[in-house]
Amino acid sequence: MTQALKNLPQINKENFQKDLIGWFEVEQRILPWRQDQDPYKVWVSEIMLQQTRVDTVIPYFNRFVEEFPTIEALSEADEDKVLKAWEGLGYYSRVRNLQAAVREVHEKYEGKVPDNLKEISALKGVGPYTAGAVLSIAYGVPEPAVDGNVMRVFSRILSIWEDIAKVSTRKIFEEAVRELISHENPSYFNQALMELGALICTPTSPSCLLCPVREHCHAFHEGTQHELPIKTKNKKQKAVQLAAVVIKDEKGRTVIHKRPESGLLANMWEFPNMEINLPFIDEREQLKSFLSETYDLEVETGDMVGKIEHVFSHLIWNINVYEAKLKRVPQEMNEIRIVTKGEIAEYAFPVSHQKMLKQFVFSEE
DNA sequence: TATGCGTGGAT
DNA sequence: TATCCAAGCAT
Repeated sequence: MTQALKNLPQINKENFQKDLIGWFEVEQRILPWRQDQDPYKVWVSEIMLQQTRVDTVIPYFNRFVEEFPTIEALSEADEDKVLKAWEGLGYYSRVRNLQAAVREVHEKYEGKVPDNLKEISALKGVGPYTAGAVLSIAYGVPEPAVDGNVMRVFSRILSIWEDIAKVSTRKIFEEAVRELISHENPSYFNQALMELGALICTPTSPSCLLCPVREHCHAFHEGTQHELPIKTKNKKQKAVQLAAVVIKDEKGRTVIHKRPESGLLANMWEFPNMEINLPFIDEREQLKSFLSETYDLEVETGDMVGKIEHVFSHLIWNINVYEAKLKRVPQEMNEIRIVTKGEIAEYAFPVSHQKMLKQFVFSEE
């Protein structure tokens, strides 16, 4: 028997469900994705909310469902438009996977989001959490939806001291949720656990005196709520040195580059740049030959106009930004384009390059 | 199983 | 300022 299940007999299941769901009915926040149970919109919201705060998601969600209101609309949209709608939200493969999955639903399931675990879990970007969330919220299926909130809340209620940073630990919490989930209202049960984690059972200072289920909580009775959950630290980010260049032609237009279709910031647009592994050689010379060899771009590199530091979850970019004049347009332009100020707004840029855009490209206008 | 994958806000 | 995150998934 797992540690979680060992403590289950201490929980009065019916009262726990009643206290939790009763609290949620009264205290839940009004959020745009709670206006109805349209499976498509529930799905979009769950993808956006992955590793992302509610306050950040709200305006993106409203704009996204306005522009792509249905499965069909998102299926038929250009990926460039979809990425632009996601610009600034991060983890961009989420939305490329979402569109691929929505296209599969459109073609294979006549536009109806699957209502069973097997089919919905086979969709791109739909893992155990998202599958359970969409099934329970949109269709009322009693399936666990274990996210970071649920692990924190249940680690305290059931006194589970497993490391929640480990991928395998999620299964322990899924087992516990399976035992305790309400079959009358699995949607509210799952949402209430997450809402409780967001509003009451917070990471550093849980408001136990306001908690609707504190009488069921092992950690509250033991006074261990500040020690739980156990979570090992992440590793430090690796620093990467880059040189980027803002190239202008005689008309004031600017050269931009489309990133590869996989990996970091896949298919996003950026200013031409390269990693600097040889700091002893003049970066302007390195840039000039890089641009010539890689894109057949002939330029006259000028001064460094600024520095940008950008922190990701797993690395840090230190970017030296140069300006340059375009001397000759290349024969072929597959990955690069030369765009005006008006046109550049149509392209999706990562935040690091939005900083460059703002500071160094059209700042004089 | 551990790591790659973004961003902006909280402490 | 540095750290840790916030409704995870793919590989």
